[in-house]
Amino acid sequence: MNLRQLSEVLGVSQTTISRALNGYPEVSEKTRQRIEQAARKYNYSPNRGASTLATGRSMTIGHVLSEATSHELVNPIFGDFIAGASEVYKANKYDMLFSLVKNEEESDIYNSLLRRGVVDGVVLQAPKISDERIDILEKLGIPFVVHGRSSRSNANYSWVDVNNRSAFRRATEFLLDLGHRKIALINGLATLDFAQRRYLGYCEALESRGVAVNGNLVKGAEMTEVYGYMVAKEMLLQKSPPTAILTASMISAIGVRRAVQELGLTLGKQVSIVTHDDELSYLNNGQQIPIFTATRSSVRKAGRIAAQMLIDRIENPNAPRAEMLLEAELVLGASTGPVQQ
Amino acid sequence: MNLRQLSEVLGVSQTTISRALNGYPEVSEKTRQRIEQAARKYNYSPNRGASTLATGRSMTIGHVLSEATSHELVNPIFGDFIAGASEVYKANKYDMLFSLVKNEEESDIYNSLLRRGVVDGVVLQAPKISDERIDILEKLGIPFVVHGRSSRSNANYSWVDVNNRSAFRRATEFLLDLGHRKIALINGLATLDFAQRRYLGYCEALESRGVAVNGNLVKGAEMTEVYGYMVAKEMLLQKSPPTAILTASMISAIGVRRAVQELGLTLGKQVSIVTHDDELSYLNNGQQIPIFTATRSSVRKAGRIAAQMLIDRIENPNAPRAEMLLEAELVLGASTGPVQQ
DNA sequence: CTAATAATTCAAACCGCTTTGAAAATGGAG
DNA sequence: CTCCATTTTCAAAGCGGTTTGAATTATTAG
Repeated sequence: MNLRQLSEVLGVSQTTISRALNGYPEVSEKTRQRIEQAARKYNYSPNRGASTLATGRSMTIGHVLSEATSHELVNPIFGDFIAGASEVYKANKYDMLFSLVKNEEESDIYNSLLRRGVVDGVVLQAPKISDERIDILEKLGIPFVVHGRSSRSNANYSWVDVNNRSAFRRATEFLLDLGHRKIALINGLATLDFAQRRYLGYCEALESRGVAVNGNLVKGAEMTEVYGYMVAKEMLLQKSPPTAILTASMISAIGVRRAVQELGLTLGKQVSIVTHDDELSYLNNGQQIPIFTATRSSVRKAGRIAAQMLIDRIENPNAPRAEMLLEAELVLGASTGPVQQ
Repeated sequence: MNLRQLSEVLGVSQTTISRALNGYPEVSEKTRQRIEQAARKYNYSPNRGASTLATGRSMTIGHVLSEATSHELVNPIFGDFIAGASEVYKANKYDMLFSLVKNEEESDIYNSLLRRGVVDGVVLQAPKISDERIDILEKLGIPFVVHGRSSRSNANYSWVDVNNRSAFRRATEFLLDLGHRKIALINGLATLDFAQRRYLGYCEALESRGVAVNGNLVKGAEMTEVYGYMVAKEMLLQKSPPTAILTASMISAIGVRRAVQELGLTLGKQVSIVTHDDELSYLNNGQQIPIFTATRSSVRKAGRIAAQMLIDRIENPNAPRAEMLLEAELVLGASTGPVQQ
C-alpha cells in the first residue's frame, strides 16, 4: 500500500494524507483521525527512500567503529553504548546505521555516508589524542557528536565524556590513602584520549603526594583479558612489584585478577585493584559488595546522551555545541585494602 | 554534485553515466573511463534515497537485537557477530542497520522495516526453541537468515549454527573420560534454542554412560559473569557438589572461576570447567595453553557466513535455502583434569 | 443574504536516480 | 556509396513521497 493507493481508497488527496500523518495543522482533527485509522488498517507507512528524497533527511544516524587493521578487535563497550543510543533513536524515529571500518578507510567512510545522503549525522567513538576524524567531520559539515574528547583538537565540537582525569586522580589518591606507594596503571591504548587523561589524573595524584611516577609501572594497550593478565604478571614478578594496580576496564581487571591468583596472591591483601567500570550489562560488578573497587560510569547512559545531543544538533543546526562531562563514582569493592607491611 | 550536474559538466546524458557507473555493457570502455574519472574528481556518489526509490532496493540489511524488558542485557557476543557480518556487507556494498527492541515490540519492527523499504533483508539472532519471529518473517516474505535454529519451527528458512549438541556431547564425554560423574551444566536461558541443544548433548553423553541426569546440577539463565558465579557457588556448596562444570560462555566461565577460587578450590584439580568459547575478540582464551578447556567456534565467522547467505538470498530469491552447521573444536586447556578421589 | 475571511483541500512540481524504448552514430557488406 | 546491422547515446517515464501556491469550502460579519 502506497500513498496514492491510500488516497484513492480514502477519496482524499495525497497532500492531505501526508499532512495528517506528519502532524501539520492544516488538517482538521476529524480528517486526521480518519486517515490515521485507515493507515493502520491498510498497514501503510511512508516509503523511506521516497521521503528521504523529498525531505533531504535520511532519519538515520551513523556509528562508525574502527578496528585496527592488525588485530581485529571489537571494542567491548561498543554493545552497551550502542544500546543506550538506540533507545533514544527509537524514541525519536531515527534508525541506526553501523559501519565497521579498517583504520585506513576511516576518512572515506564519512565522506561516503554524507555524500550519498545515507545518514543525517554521525557519532564518533574512541577519539585519539589527536584525531583527524574530527577535522574531517568538521570540514564535511556533517552534524556529529564525539563520545570522549580529543585533547589536541581545537575544533568546536559537541561531546559527552567521563571525567577520566578526576576519576583516576581520585582512585589513585584512594590507594595512596591506603598506604600504597607502588601503584601500577594498566591503561588503554596510549594513543586514545581517555587513556591519556587517566594517565594525567594518575600522575597528578602521585605527584601531589610526592611519589615519583615509575615508568615500569605504566603500560597501555588494548583492553583485553589476556593483555591485563600478561602485563600484571610481568609487573608482579618484577623485583619491586606494585602493591596496587589501576586498570582501564573490567575486562582487563579480570585478566589482572587471574594473574594475581595464579601467583598465589590475594586481591585486597598483597595486591589491590581499582578498575574503571563501564557498567557493561554482561559484566555486572557483583552484587551487594562489588567485586572490584571501581570508578564507575555507565557507558549506556553516555550512549543515550550522545544520541540526544546529536539529534538536537541535527534538528537545530544553529544551536550552540553541547558538552557533557559525567563524573564517575568511586565505589568501594572487595579488591582493595591497606598496603601490607 | 548530483547526476544532472555531472552530466552537464561532462556533456553526456544521465543514462550513460548511470550505466557507466553501474557496470552495464552498453557503454564503451573509453566513455566509462572518462565518467569514472570525473565522478572521482567531482566527488560524486549516487544519492541513496533516489536509487532506493528507483530500484526498490535499499542495499541495507537489518540486524534486530531484542533485549528482555526486565533486565536490559546486551548479548555479549553481539559485537563480534556484527563485526563479522559487517566485513561481508562492506565487500558487497551493503549497509547495516541495527535496531535494539524490547521483546514485545519485536514483531512490529520487522513489519515496519520491510514496509518502509528500509532494509532488503534481516538477520535473526538468538532464536528461541519456538520462535514466532521466524513465522512472522516467513509470512512477510522478507529475505532472512537465522543465526542458530529453532527446533519447533517447521518453516523453511536458511541458517548458520554451531553444532551445539555434538559439541556439548563431546565435552561431557571428555569429562566422563576423566572420571567425572557429577557434572554440572550452567547453560544459557532455557528458552533459547542453542541452550536446549547443548542440554540434549549433555544428557546424551551422560545417559550413554549410564549416568543419570541430576536436575540440581543443571541451571540456565542469562550468560553473565555474576550469574555464573552465583550458580557455581551454590552448586559447589551443596552436600554433593559437582566435580566438573560445563558453561555456556567465557563470560559465565569467568564467574564460575571466581566462585571456585573464592572457595579455595583449584581449577583442574577439585573442579574442572569446560566452557563454550565464541572467540570474542576481547576475551581471548589465553595464549599457548588456553585458560579454559573449551568447545570453540568463532562467532565472528558465523557472522560472516550469515551475511553472505543473506546477500545470496536477496540477490537470488529463487535459490534454495542454505544451511551451514559449524562443528566446534574441543580444545584442551588448563581448566580440566582427572577427577580427584 | 452577500461579502470577506478563515479553514481545508487539492493539483502539480520536485527530490535524484534507474531503465525503457527510440534515435543517432558507427561499422561492415555488397 | 548505399544499405543494413550493431553500438552507443538519449529523452522521458517512473519510483513514492513532501511541499508550494492556488482553489475550494466553511465560517463569520455586516
